[in-house]
Amino acid sequence: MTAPKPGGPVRGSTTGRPLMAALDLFGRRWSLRVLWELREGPLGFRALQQRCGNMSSSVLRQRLGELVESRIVAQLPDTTYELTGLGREAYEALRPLGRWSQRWAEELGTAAEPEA
Amino acid sequence: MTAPKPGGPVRGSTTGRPLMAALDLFGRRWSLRVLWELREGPLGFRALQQRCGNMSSSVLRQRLGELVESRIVAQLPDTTYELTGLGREAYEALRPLGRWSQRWAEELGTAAEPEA
DNA sequence: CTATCGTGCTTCTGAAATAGAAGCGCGAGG
DNA sequence: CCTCGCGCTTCTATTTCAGAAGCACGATAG
Repeated sequence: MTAPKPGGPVRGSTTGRPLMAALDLFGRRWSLRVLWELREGPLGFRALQQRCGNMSSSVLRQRLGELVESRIVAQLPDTTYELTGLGREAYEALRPLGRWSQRWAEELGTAAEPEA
Repeated sequence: MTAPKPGGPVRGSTTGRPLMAALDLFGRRWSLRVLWELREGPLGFRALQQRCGNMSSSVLRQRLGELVESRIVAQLPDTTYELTGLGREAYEALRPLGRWSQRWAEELGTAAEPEA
């Protein structure tokens, strides 16, 4: 599994700045979504897949591997996945984005739309 | 240009929830990075490309098109790109992620350089 | 015991996204 | 005129993702 690590070179940056690693990790498809869907508690593989709109199982496995390797997600003895402390903090760090998206929707709605 | 819109169906979700559109948009490679690199003021195409570790110009063009279409970025008369009000708010919403990445680096035990 | 079911996970193939180089048209400066 | 850097486009190779199929395992049922 090749998850980007803070301190090491990542896609688009060789400085090792943690943020760049985070942007690489979370810039991969479904990463943010998986983090989001685990917000309310542990989920099994297939349940998680369904919550993500039946995303590809191969990619889900890959993302989960990366997130586990990055200590953002952990797998419980019963094989379900849950956010670690670090993972919950990441989710918290993401919540402002949720609020922003609301404003985004409003602003795009009130803007001049060609068709209703 | 096919940028995801809040209110419409996006990859992995047909509910139209704004957050899902945001996760789709920002889950595309380099989206977050471009937003981040524009934080301190307008940049031209090539300058922006360089700041993103010489990312592919074709993809940069694509991402810029999507961000402009989403009213997160605007192109000035002198052709440089800058964040709109919405874009600056999105950047603000992203700052907690920067702080989180610091903690992430610490917890992983990897070398952590203080970010700008 | 066998048969069936749901689970986590793997593997495979085609489609889509991205990387990276090359180059075009343009305006500024020499 | 020429050259330069600019925004941007186009092309091809590579990487990543999508989606279907299926395997191994444990629980449950017959």
